[in-house]
Amino acid sequence: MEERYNFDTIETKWQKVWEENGQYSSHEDATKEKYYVLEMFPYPSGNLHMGHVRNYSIGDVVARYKKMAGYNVLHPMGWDSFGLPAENAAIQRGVHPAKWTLANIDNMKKQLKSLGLAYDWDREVATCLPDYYKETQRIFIEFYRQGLVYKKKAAVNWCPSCATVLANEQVVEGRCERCETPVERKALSQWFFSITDYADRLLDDLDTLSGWPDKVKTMQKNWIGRSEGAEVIFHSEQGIAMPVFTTRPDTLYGVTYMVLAPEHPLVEELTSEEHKDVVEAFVRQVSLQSTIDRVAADTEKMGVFTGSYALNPLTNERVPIYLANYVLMDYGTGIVMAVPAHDQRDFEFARKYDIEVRVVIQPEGESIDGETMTESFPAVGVMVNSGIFDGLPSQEALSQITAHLEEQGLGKAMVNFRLRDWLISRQRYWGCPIPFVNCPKCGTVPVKEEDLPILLPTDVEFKVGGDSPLAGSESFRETVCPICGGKATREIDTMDTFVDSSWYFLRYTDPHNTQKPWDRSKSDYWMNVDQYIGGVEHAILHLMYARFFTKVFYDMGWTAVSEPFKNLLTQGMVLKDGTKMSKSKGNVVSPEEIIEKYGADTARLFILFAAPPERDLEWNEKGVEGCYRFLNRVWRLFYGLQDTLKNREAHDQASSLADKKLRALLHGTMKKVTSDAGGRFNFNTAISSLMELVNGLYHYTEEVAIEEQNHSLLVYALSQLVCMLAPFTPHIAEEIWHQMGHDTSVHSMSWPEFDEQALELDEIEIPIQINGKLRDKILVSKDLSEEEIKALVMSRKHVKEHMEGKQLRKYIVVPGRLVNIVVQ
RNA sequence: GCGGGUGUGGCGGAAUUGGCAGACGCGCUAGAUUUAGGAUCUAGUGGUUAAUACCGUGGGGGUUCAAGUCCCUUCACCCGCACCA
Repeated sequence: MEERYNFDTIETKWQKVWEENGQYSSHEDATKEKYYVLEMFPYPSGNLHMGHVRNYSIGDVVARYKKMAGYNVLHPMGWDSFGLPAENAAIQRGVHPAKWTLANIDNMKKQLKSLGLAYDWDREVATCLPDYYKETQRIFIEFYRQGLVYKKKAAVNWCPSCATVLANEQVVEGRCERCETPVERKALSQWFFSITDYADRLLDDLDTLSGWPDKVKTMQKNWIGRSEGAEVIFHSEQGIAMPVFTTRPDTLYGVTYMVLAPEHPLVEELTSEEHKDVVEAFVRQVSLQSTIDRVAADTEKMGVFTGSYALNPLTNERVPIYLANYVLMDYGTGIVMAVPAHDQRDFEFARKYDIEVRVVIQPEGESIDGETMTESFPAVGVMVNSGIFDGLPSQEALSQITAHLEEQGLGKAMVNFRLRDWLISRQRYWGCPIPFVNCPKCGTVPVKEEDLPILLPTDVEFKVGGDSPLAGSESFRETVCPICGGKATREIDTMDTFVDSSWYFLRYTDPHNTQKPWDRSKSDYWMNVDQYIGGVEHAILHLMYARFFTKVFYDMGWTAVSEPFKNLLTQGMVLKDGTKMSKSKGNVVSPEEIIEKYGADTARLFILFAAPPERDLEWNEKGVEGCYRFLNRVWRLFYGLQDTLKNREAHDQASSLADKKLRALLHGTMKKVTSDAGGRFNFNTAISSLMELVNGLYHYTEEVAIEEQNHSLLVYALSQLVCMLAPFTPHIAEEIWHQMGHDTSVHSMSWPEFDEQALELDEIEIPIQINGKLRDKILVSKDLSEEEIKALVMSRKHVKEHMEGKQLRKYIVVPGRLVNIVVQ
């Protein structure tokens, strides 16, 4: 054993050995319980950042721990490798996206390997490779057959900078999630997945995900946005049907006007001749207003009268029809029945445009007046001004009015969702081509499966802001119809990259299958993912899309599970100086430099030690040094003892007091690390208890004379220590393990099992409180009865002093924990 | 505005079931070793105080023999959603 902890040599050596041994390849084994641990695969930007290091270090500890705990572990890695940056690189530097991407993968793979992560690289997948996207295309066609894919002309979110459309989910505060350019609305013919067909199940099954953080579940719940109410059909005086969605059919008698979204298709028809100019001006004004302003909650409500009237289906009352900026085209029907007395937005609008406010629900024991009220009354109460429903509690009226509407054919109970169908076409090159052709005779039809994959062409030009590069490729565009054989053109859109990542966790179970995405027997063995780990930024998009895909697969009989991820851990960010690391702030710490300076084991140890996984972590180089110091301390511990312990057998036995204390410390550590690392994933406290064990071992060797030391116990303790270090710092653990004379890997050892009895010492320390304040401590034999302990306690000098002149009220004992004396 | 979260030494954090607040690490102080620096080791390190003692988990109040932990109230910060009819 060398005197110095030479991390560089050690890490290179063991990474090579592990790779040569195929130590981490995984196979189905029906005799063993499986454990599938997965970290969100990265986009191959070219370089690993600290967020990756954190994500993958956490996953690696879980994988290594579970393997030692006896599970058959699947721990794969791959690349989410389609996407815009590759195309931008092509435009800016003239490198083909494929070349750029594959070079990046190469580099990042090297970096991942230098961290010593236990991946089964035989299962590596890259979504941009034809063997993968062939299956993405197959899945797309299959979804089409299931009626879950359709194409329609729709007003879409257009990012002028990315020159492509975005899903609703990718628009954040009216801006492109990626480049923050304000998003425009554009009418285009686009492909959609019918994710709304699954809205109810996506919502309901959240309740089955007990291993997910509430935060993520709540976010998804809000995003799906289920609300119950009714559809009510109003008609304009001319007889045009105007369906509305309302959650408050009980306020139907309070409707004093109607509002349409300015971009509603019925606007033209409903606008009277003399109002045409004002209406058109208003529509233009709103369309010029950026989405950002329009969406902001504090934007002033504005509207315009169309000149038309609608009839209330219950009363036939005539109410004016307005357009207003506060009504959204893509929620409900884009038409709202306005009840100013009981809805704050309608109230503000009505006051501004001097429209009647009519109270139809009175609060219990109060009387409000539409003329004088200063805000709407949205709560429950007693019905008034509502014909035959007067006097009813409003909750009751709600269901009665709904039933009444249904009877009369004027409306029906309805559930409405905020979730929209998923728009997946992108007018880009570097994505999975949509495997459809447009035939003048047969229409839009899928290609034949035997013709898959539809490969990305290579004769393309990449230029700034132009059309999709695929549009310019004749070899790609021109084809024949799979049905009639006549001339046809291919779809030139590619898929949103979230499609690729919605099924990769299934591909890992059978990554080399050329006949289908995966074989069911393989997915049945491995699925679902026992532990999924990644950033909370994917709480809605990726995680909901992956859930949607899995449910469709389940319905098609492709999987036995309908939820992909059993347990989810959302790790916190890595911060520097209190903010996210970013190039523009110049506070980026490169993993490569840290590994070079301190080694992968130190880097991993720090990132696991500095904070629990869910919390944000402040990067601190001093802290890194502390971890490096600890590993050196571990190294020296073994180095200093190597001669003494040579050829000594390990025995888990203790007789002297010092030995028993050491043994109790060891088993206490085993217990703590087992529950922290294997149970609640609090790696920071697991590591701190390993530090305490190392400190304790030093104390033992320093305080107990060498001839009094129990060397067999020491050997035992040291080997258990190495085993427990193995998941966190795999290289140094492996090196020391071999230095101790073993010739098999420490990573294939069994996880240490602790002995509860070892924790019980002959003497225990009992704190003594007087009136709840700590005053003294005594050391007592564990066999002493409560009476004997009480006698000892009462005889203590401190206790006597504090009780002087006072009366004993109560004597409280928590057995084995503490004593509290209450005096007055 | 609604929903979720966090608040503990100079700093990162610990306290899993109401039972010794501050584990572990960083930093700091003193000492040993060293020509010196570094590295390493030892001791100390919440605040006030000469001591005894008192105070102390964002603030205020409560329950309890006992509260960081439970209840009420209030403040600050972070994240998500945000005209959703």
